[in-house]
Formats: sequence, structure tokens, C-alpha cells
Amino acid sequence: MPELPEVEVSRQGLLPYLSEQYLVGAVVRTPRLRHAIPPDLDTRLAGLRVDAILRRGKYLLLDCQSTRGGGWLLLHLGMSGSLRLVPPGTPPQKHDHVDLLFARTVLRLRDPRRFGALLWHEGADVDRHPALVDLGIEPLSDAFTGDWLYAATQRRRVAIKPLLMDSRLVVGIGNIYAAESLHRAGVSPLRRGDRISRLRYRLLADAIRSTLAASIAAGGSSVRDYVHSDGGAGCFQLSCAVYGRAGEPCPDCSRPVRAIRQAGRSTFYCPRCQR
DNA sequence: CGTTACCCCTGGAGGC
DNA sequence: TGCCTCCAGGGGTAAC
Repeated sequence: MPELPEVEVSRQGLLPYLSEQYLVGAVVRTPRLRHAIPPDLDTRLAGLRVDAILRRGKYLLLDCQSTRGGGWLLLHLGMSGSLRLVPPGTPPQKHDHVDLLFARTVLRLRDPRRFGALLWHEGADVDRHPALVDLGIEPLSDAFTGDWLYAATQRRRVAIKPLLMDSRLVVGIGNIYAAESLHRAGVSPLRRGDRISRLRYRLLADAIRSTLAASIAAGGSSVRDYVHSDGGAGCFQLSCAVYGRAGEPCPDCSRPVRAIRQAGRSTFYCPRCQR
């Protein structure tokens, strides 16, 4: 569920509550999600202060440095993860796997499918963590342009849609935003990466940036104690043009949206508007 | 090397 | 009501 916008909205929602706050411990109810949760998490975190919350791709990074052995907490929400802030003592519900305990609040991780992750990185330079070291460009960075995409895909024969979802190329674009960005740019999800013009890559980069930014802006207004969500409405707060709309009319040309499968994932697109 | 297939896990929807 | 199948917003790994 969470793609880049949802993670970024969670980051912004957590920031005012957790920055400069001291951790007092952790409660781990489930030994492993995608990976094993650090077994000594409770003692390791006690006394550390959250100095910053960053995002890299779909990872949330809590900077917990200290003069004596601090590090970084890496959080990934997988397909079904969500975070919320609850008062201390709030009884956990099903799939509430981990609590990060602060003096006056609890950050609670819920993840029914357990595809998420909670990792610890010892030391200061979190970019060297194995989960982050091979990640690609940030789509909201200034360096992410149509020209960059064009240059990076000249030897890629794979279809553009799975290419956009490859986090070693560009991070944060999941199944929904890949479909929506391609529709907005008028590019077929089936088109090979090395067969898209520079001009159309510029349209695509702009579409990715604006789609992600609009979703962040829409989500940013609704965050309080409940830090993102199960996004049940689909594309977070925004409505989707094609995702999940097989057979419905394309908003631009009214012809039916087509559903196919690519690399094991569903793809939605308009065969008329997207070439 | 690039690319595909499969796996991890639970829950909801829909068919029978 | 139950049981079955299929599907789901992610990503890591093995195999071709």
C-alpha cells in the first residue's frame, strides 16, 4: 500500500511529535517481519534521542545518534504496514507487531502481511546499510529529469512500467503511481525502456514528479495522531485515472481502461491515450 | 549482465 | 454459514 507519497506523509506527520524526543525502549511482539527484528531493540534504543526523520525511497529513517553508540532505525511498511501514535498503555490490536516507546507517546507499527521491515544500522552513515546501498535516484530530487531517465534507460529492453518500479533505477514508484504517471504522460506501460524518446521521457519525468507531489500535498492535510493509514480509498486522497478501473472509461477519451499483467503485477492503462 | 519466476504473509472479495 | 480461489499498494532471491 504505501508508496513514496504515503511514506513521505507519514514522515511529515511524525516529525512534530517525535523529533528531539527520547526513546525509553521498545516492545517487540513479533520476532520477525520480512527480516528478524533486532532482538536487543529495547535496550539498544533506551536513552537515545530522535534527532531527525528522513526518507529514502520507501524507507523511513530515524536518526538516533548518541555519544555512546547510536545509529539509525530503518522502517519499511511493505504492502500492508501502517504507523500510528497512541498514548502509552493503549492495548495492542491484532498485527500490532512493534511499539517504539517514548516518554509521552508510543509509535506503533501494524503490518498484517508482515512484508515490512524494522532494521537497525549501527553508526552514522545510514546510506551504507545493505537495504539502501543499491537504491536508485529519488524521483523528487532535482537530479531526476527526463534527460536523466533517457540516459539511464538506453540499454534497458524491459517494458517501462516494471522499469519504473525497479528501485535500483528510481525509488518510491509502486504499482499505483507507475500506472498513473504513465497515463498522465501518455506512454504505454508496454513500451520498451530503450524505445522512448527524450521528449517523452521529459513528459514522463514531469508526470511522475507532479503525481507524487500532488499525492503528498493531498495526504499532508489529514495527519494527526494517526499517521497514514490503510489507504483504502485507493490512491491515498487522490482519485486514480486508470489504476483499479478496468473496463471503466478513460477520463481523457472515454474508451475502456484495459487491465493486463506485467512481471506478476496488474497494469491498468488506456490503449488509445498511451502509446 | 538483464530479466523472469517465485516466495514471503494475511485478509478481503466473490463463486459455489 | 463454509470452503475454495484469486487478488492485493513490496521486494529479495534463485534461476534462466
